[in-house]
Amino acid sequence: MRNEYVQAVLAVVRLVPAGAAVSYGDVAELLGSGGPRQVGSVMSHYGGDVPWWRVLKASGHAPPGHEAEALLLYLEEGTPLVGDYGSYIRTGDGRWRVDLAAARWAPTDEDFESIDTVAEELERRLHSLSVPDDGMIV
DNA sequence: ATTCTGACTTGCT
DNA sequence: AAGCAAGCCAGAA
Repeated sequence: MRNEYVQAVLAVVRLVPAGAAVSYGDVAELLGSGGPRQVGSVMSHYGGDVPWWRVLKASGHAPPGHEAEALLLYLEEGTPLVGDYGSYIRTGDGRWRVDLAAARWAPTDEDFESIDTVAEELERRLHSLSVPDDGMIV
């Protein structure tokens, strides 16, 4: 993954406030570049320094492999949850997920500006350093 | 160029 | 709720 892209993704994730959440696909859309898998890849490799638990699957399920820690964080910041997380805490096998319909981040105008800036910068950098290698001359 | 592999998503059982 | 097939985008071999 290009470093420019990594930085852009992390910048967007840092904007998501406590108690809110977005899906991997949401981030890709806001950025207008890459897809859900790319965002997931970035988070798995470089998400350690940002609120990674606020980025999850479209189903509302926490990042694979980090459910337990994420749940504690959701409870701390009051993120809307659905399902039986009580038993998950006790036995580890309860079924729950983030109520994305209620928790999905609604960017403010200011956030959108910030995102646009990041997205434009990303585009600029991606185009300045490379030239299409399969461009057909007509 | 081809194939495989992912913190993905959607639709269908 | 859980599993699966496709579709998806990129990087690695």
